[in-house]
Parts: sequence; C-alpha cells; structure tokens
Amino acid sequence: MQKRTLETRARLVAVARELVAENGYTAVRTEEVVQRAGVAKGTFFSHFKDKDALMDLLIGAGIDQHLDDMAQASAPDTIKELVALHRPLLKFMTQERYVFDVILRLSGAAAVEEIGAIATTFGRYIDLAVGWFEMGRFRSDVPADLLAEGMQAFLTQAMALNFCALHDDQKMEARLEVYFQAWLCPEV
Amino acid sequence: MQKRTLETRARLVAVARELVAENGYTAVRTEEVVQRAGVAKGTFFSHFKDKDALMDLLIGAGIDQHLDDMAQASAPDTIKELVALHRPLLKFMTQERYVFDVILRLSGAAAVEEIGAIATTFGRYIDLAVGWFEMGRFRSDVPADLLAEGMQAFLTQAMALNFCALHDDQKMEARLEVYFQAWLCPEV
Amino acid sequence: MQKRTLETRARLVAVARELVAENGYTAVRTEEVVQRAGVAKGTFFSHFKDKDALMDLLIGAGIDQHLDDMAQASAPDTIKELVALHRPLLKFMTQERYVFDVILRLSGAAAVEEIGAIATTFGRYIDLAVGWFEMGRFRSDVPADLLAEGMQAFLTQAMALNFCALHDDQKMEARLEVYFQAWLCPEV
Amino acid sequence: MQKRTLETRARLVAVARELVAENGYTAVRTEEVVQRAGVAKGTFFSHFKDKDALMDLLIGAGIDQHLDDMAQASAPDTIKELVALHRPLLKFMTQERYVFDVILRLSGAAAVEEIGAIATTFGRYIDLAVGWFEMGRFRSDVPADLLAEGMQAFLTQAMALNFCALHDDQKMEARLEVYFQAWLCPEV
DNA sequence: TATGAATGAGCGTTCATTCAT
DNA sequence: TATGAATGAACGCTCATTCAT
Repeated sequence: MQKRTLETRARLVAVARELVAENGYTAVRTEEVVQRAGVAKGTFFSHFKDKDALMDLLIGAGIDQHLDDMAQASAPDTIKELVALHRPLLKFMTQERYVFDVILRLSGAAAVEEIGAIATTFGRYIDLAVGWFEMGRFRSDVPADLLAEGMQAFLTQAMALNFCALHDDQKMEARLEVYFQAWLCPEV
Repeated sequence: MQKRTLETRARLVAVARELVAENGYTAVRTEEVVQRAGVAKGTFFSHFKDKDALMDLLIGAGIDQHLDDMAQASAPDTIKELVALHRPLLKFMTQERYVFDVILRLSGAAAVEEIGAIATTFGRYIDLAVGWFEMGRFRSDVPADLLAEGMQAFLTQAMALNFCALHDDQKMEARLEVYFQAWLCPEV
Repeated sequence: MQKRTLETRARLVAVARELVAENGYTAVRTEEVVQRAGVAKGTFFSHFKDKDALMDLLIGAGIDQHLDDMAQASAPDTIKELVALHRPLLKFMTQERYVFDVILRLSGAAAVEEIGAIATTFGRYIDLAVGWFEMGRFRSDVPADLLAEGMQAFLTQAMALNFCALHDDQKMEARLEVYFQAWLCPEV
Repeated sequence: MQKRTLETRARLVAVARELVAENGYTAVRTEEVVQRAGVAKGTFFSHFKDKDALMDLLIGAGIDQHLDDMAQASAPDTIKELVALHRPLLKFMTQERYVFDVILRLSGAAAVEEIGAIATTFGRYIDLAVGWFEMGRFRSDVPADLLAEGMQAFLTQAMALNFCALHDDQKMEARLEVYFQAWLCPEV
C-alpha cells in the first residue's frame, strides 16, 4: 500500500464518520462521502468493495470499542450484572434500524476470506462470553460456547422486538433479563 | 361495491401467487401483477399500501399453512420430533433470501393498527408452541410462553446463520437440535 | 332543481370555501371536498362538470366582489387613481400562481353556452372600464372598449411578470402605472 | 469526460426533436426519449431537471429560430408589416395548446439562476423590438423598451384569446393589428 | 489509482374523472 | 341522484455500482 492510497482511504473513513456524526448512519450517501473527501465515485469503490464494506468498518469499530469496555470490566456474577454489562452495546446496535440491519447482514461472514470487522466482533463477543461462562458461575450442563451463542440469539431477539411498537410496554432490558435467567440458570 | 372490491383484491392476490409459482417471490414485479390482473397501477396501490403489503399477505398465508399443518400434527415428545416438525416451515422461510428478509422486517408490527399477516403468524406460532409446552414434556421451571419466545430466537438465529457460508458445514437442523435441547431440556 | 339538489350543491361549495380558507385554492382536493360534504365522488361531478367548474364559481365570486367595490367607487380621474382602484383585485388574482392560471384559462369562454363566472366577470370588467373611458378623461382616438381590452392585456402582463423572480425589483403597481400612462394618455 | 456528456445530451435533444417532428410536443414521452436515445432513465434526469427543462430547450430553440428570421428581415415600417413579421412566431407559439402553456409557464424565470431558453428568448424579443422602435417609425413619447413590453402584452392577449372559441370569428391577426395600431400609433 | 458520466430497473405517485350499479 | 371503486398513463426518483478513459 502506498502512502497516498492510505491517505485517501483514511480521508474517506474520516469523512464518513463526520457524516454519521451529523446525520446518522442511515443518511450516509456515497455521493456526499466522495464529494467531501474530494475524490471521484470510482475511487471510493477502489478502496471499498461496496458501501457495506465501509459501514462494516465504521460499525465494527463502534462495536469493538464497546467490547473493549466489556472486556475491561470484571466478569459478571449475576444475570442483572450481565444485562447491565450489555447496555451500551445494545444502545449502539439499536440506535438506528439501518445499523441493526447491517449488523444482522454482516455478522455472519459470507466466506472465510471475507470476514469483516463486524463478523470479527461477533467472534470476539463469543470468546468474551465464553470467558464469563467458563468461570462456572452459570449453568454447566452445556458447553460455554453454546451458552454464548444462545446469548447472541436472545440479544438479537430482544433488539428485534425493540424495533416493534407492539412490545414497547415491555422494556428491552427486562426482556433480556428474563431470557438470560432462563437460559443461563435453569432450575429444573 | 364491497363485492367488486373483494374480487379485484382477490384477482391481484391470485395473479401474484401465479407469479410466485413461476419465478419465486424475489422476481414478482408490481408492474406484471397489475398487467396480468388487468387493473391499473393505481388500483394496486389503493388495495395495498406498497409491495411489502402484498408480500406480507402472500408470505403470511404461506406461513399460516405450515402452522396449520403443525397444529394438526400431534404434539412433539422429543427434541428431534420438535425439530422435524419445524422442517417445512424453515424450508419455506429460507427458500429465498428475500423471503427471509421480508419476514424479519415485517414480523414485528410498526404500530398496533399495522399488524399484518406475518406479524399475526408470529403470534400464532407462540400460541402453538405454548400448547406443546403446557403439556409438561419439557422443562417446567419457566412459563411456556417464555419457552416459545426462546424457540423463536433460536429459529431466527439458525436461519440467519444458514444464509452465511461459514456455517454451511454445520447443518441448520443440527444446530437447532442443539439449541432446543439446551433450551428445553437443561440438566443441571 | 329539487331542494335536496340545491342543498348538496350548496354544501359542496361551502366545504370548498372552507378548504380554501384553510389551505388556499391550490391545495383543494375533490377527495377532501366530498369527504367533508359527506357525499360520494360521483355526486361532485353530477353537480360540477369538472373541478374547474367549482373553481370558476369560487374565484369568479371573489372577483365579482372586487368589481362591486370598484363599481361603487367614483370613476378614476388619474392614472394613479386607476392603478390604486385595481389594487385589491390584483392582490386577489395573484394570491396564488394556481389562481392566476385558472383565471387565465377560464377568462375566455370556450363556447357561448359555457360562459362561466370568471368569463362573466371579465365581460363585466370591460363594461366597467368602458364606463370610465366614455367620460372622456383619457385618450379618445380609439373606442373605449379597445382601451378596456388593452388594460386587460397590461394587467395580465403585470401579474405574469410579478410571478417572475427576475422582476421583483420593479413593483407590479409601478409597472402598471407606466403601462397605463402610455396606453391611456399618449402624448404624441 | 465533457465530450461524452455533451454527446449524450445532444443525443437526447436530437431524439426529442425527432419525436416532436413525428407527433408534436404534446406527445413527447420521456420514456420514449430515453429508449430511442439508448440511455437510462436516470441519465435523462441527470441532464435535465425534469421534462419541462427539455421542453424549455426545444421550444426555446424554436422561438430563437424565428427571432433569427425576424432579426434578419428589414425593420417594419407599418403596423401591417409589423403584424406580418410576427406571423411565423405566432404560428409556432400557438401550434399546440401545450406549447403555449409551457411558454407562459417558463417565460418568466423563477430565479435568476434558472433563466432558461424560453425566458432568454423573451429578453431577446424585447431587444429586437427596441431596435425597431428606436428608428422612430412609431410613437416616440415613450421609451422603446416600454413599447416592446407592451407589444408582448398584446401578443399574449391575442394568443390567449385565440385559444378561446368565443373569439374565433375575430382573427388573431386582425386583433393584433388593432392593438398595435392603438399602441404604437396613437392619434390624440 | 483516479475519474465521473452513465447505468438500471423497478417503485410509488398523482388525482381528476368515469361508469357500472 | 347517488355511489365509490377503478382508471390512466406518464412522471420522477433512487442511489449504489460499473466501466471506459
């Protein structure tokens, strides 16, 4: 990679961040990105496979920051702590419907060689959660990575329902707490 | 006048079904629907808010048929039976990426007045599942409707991962079986 | 005409006036007129040949009121008085581009039997103006009705230019004054 | 890149001219323009704000040609010559109701930056007419540009009345002659 | 690597007017 | 007279992506 190349790419990313700060992810248009960056349309696409690739970068970085914080914190002992620990991440992921959609779409990598930022964070999340579960604070009849995957399923469900007016009455976190309790602490 | 309205609407739906049968949901074009139905474009949009509304109807009806079959069948006794029972529904929902996307998008209503066909089937699925769980064949430490909601979360997760190349090796049903086992039959 | 017929027609007109008062002529939709009047779409068109016919009525009545005032006033002695006399009428006619367009379109009757309210007011205006000119205050080398027709042409021109941003600097009335002076008081 | 742009634009205009030649201005459809030109619909709208912008170009060019001819001709000495000189232009402007409407609509620019072809020709007409009047063949008590503006007013009036059935008996040109005579040669 | 005009193809809109009941 | 579903027919939009230069 040449210096100029890296500079152009950095400029595109910086401009995109600006636009996100101004009007949110949904409103970002490649047209405006390239205009502000002072490059041509084609240049954008020689740096990013498509618009999703840029969004993957931006949103993935956002998720990563939250995972940093979560990794920094001490491992949760209770379900309540567990839910509280997820709060900032959830807020980030549900800030816009578009953001949630992109995450859903890109969280599973389409191919090994194409693992992007968001897909990577999802792997990292699993690792992080496995760490919590290996400490034996929660159920131990199933592997920790299965517990982690299940958490992911419930997080998605909770977030999806949060975008639905019908479930406004029940708060997302309250719902999560119930899910996690039943998933992680069965009392048969 | 009601009769005429219903007829036109039925014609539009019938034509759309034809087109789906011919080329799949993804390929349905409003233009062709109105042409074959012999009505004006404006007529289409006086019957359906937008194309999504038509798709909601078609796909919702499809889901409903599968729920009918599932309701007809005897309640599942084992996880394997449970997974097998879902097979046709899963196949329907994952037949096309577009179908799955529409379902995700419309499964939660944006407003109470806007509960569409798909959102309705999601409620109906919960009721159905509750029926299975109330019989006490599975874990009983949590309410049946929570179990049902959890199933939904795992179904979505399994289907979403199924659209992701990285998880091709592990089959959707195998994954589901693991999920359901851990969710419905914890052995602490 | 039956009583009911007249009542329905009166209701439609009253509702239309309401809507004009609320959002102006441009925003009047037949849809809303019939809804508020509590009649069907078809009913509207059995009372008015088309929407223009309704507008003709409303706008024609508006013009007529201003002509009443102008007829009431004493005949103008000077060009300045003449221009001032037109002020309310001009304001009414240029209140919305749509109003001006309707007036232009309907000011000439399409056929003798179809002379509408607006076309009638234009005839009335000519009569009124002829009255002023017959008193000999202005040029007498051409017939009074030609002078009147010319006034009409200048009024139209002044109003049309008023809708054009390029001529904002020169006020409509100032322009009219110049036109009228040259038209009515040549000093060869 | 400029060259390619100009070529595409030229192709669109050429095709539109063809279509006008075949079926008149009223019948021009953007759909057919882009099809024949072999470009995408989006391309059309990146060259012209809307259909009016294209029509402005075509009709403006048409007017310009007639103005060229009028400028070429020797300055008119009499009212009859003056009227005759306008004949082709009037014929062009009144060839279709749609053309006249577009001209009325676009003859005044909505904003300085939006001065289009038609609005420009209106300015050019004034300049041309001023040239005739500065030679002193007609009344000299008012500025030449005022005389020119007045001519415009009478032309519009004559054309507008021409579209009205009631005035069919009196020919447009005859009317114009009377107007011009009174406007340009007062005999007080 | 950079350029930026061109693409694409369907969607939804408009809303006065008609006509079979 | 009244009804109101249906019409019509083109317009403009969208905007990420491509490709010839």
